Amino acid sequence: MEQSPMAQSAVITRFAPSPTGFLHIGGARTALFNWLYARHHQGQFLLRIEDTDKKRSSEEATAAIYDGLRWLGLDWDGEAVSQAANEARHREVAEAMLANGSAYRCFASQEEVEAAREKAKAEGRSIVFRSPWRDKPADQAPDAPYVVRLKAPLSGETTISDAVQGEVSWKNDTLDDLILLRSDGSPTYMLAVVVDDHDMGVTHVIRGDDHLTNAARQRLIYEANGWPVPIFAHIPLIHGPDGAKLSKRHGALGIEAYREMGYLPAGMRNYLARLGWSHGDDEIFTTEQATEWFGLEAIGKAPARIDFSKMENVNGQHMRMSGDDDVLEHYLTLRHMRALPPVSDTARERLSRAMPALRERAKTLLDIDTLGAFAMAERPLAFEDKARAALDADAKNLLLRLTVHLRNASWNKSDLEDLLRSFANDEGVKLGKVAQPLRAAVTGCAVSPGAFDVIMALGKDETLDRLDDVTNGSST
RNA sequence: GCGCCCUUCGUCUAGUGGUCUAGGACGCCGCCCUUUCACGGCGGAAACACGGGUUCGAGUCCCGUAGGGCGUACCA
Repeated sequence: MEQSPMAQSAVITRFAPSPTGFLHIGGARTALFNWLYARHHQGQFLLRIEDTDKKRSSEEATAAIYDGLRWLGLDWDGEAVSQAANEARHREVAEAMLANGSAYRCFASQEEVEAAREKAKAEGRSIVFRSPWRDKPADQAPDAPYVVRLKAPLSGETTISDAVQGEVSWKNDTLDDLILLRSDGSPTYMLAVVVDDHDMGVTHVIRGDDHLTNAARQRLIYEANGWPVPIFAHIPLIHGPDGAKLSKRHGALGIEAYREMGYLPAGMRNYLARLGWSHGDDEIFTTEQATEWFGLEAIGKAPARIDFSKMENVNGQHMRMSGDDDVLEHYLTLRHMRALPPVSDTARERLSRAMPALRERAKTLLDIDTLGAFAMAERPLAFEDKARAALDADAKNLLLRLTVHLRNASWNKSDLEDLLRSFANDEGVKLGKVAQPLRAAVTGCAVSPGAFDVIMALGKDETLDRLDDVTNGSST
């Protein structure tokens, strides 16, 4: 039965991290590109954990990868695959390659290989290792440990047609007979990726630039097995602000670190998508738009540096674009993660009412800590120095007179605004002369959302109580 | 060392031989708005790494130089 045209054209991408640490930012972007590409084509986005190096792999790291992807909203199709679980299949393929002559047993010890490399280096020759066992007949094989190597062509060249990098060729004499099976019989990464990608039906391999040379070597494994070679797309790596490799010092943090810095998943996705990929002059877009627009052809070839101020700006715009409930939920979850005391129900209500004003000002969720402090605080308020300074005797008297009017006010924003303005007018002062002490009195801070937004969020009773605390001198 | 890749404002980028006296965004500097802080508006400084070609014409094509990155593992 032939495959239907639909099945033939279906796009299958994958993200294949090794669980040796957290999900770092570069990996997150690779995952995002794969996800975007698959979603754009209504294809599948698969996840495979490359845990063949048991010594360096850990369950915690695997869990961190799942958490990071989930937080970013990059849902994968089906169950995540464990590469280690496919060991038997990998070995089976190596055996088949041995049988069809595209691989051979090499009895050279690691010391011998090392020595040969040193010698070649000293003589200024290519350090590609040429095994003496490559063409030895099987009956000369000693009874000793061996590795299985790919019998790569010695002449000619190997070319990959990369969707990002274009046509890239290597002379075959610069490519070595890579190891397929280690002397303990375990498969290497080179073999495992190819077998798994083939078995999983992966059509597009989108991964970091650091794998470009591997693509050529892996191509030979596909060919040795008579398998179709997937489309490769090697995306440039992300560099630190100084142009050097991303280190922990600047941004090679786990994605959860960005989460803790108060970034929104949507903001993160936008920033990451924009790093190395572009759609004309569009800077701020939703994930739906990114999905609609995404394509491999618009990925740049040059590495991009991470820029925190831009990331913050992009996030700030997404704070403004998001829904109130959404941001509030993210904020509350983050507080929980940071082990901060839970907010009371009344504080939560105030926060909720203040959300539009808060979102307007906050660049990250963390900014809500200070901007929204007034909503979460309970009386008696703690006063910042600047706030206390704004509440001198004159200001207190003014607030006392204002309170009289406020007691009879109907609590909606436009009425309150009218009231404040005419009050200021009657007092013969500018609105700021009234608003600033009012802000100080009800928030304890010199910086907050607009005074009207604040008292609206607080509600009439709480506003009046806080005002009383100040005017009768019990608080400052 | 060898192989491969990259190079437009400080940063992210637009740009596919003429419309580029190079556009947008972040950041920066002014001014405006204003109740603090943000937001917003207006304006400004700021780039085609360098050298050779090809072409009537090059940011765009070719070669070289310099700089940077990646790879060169019985790691992934």
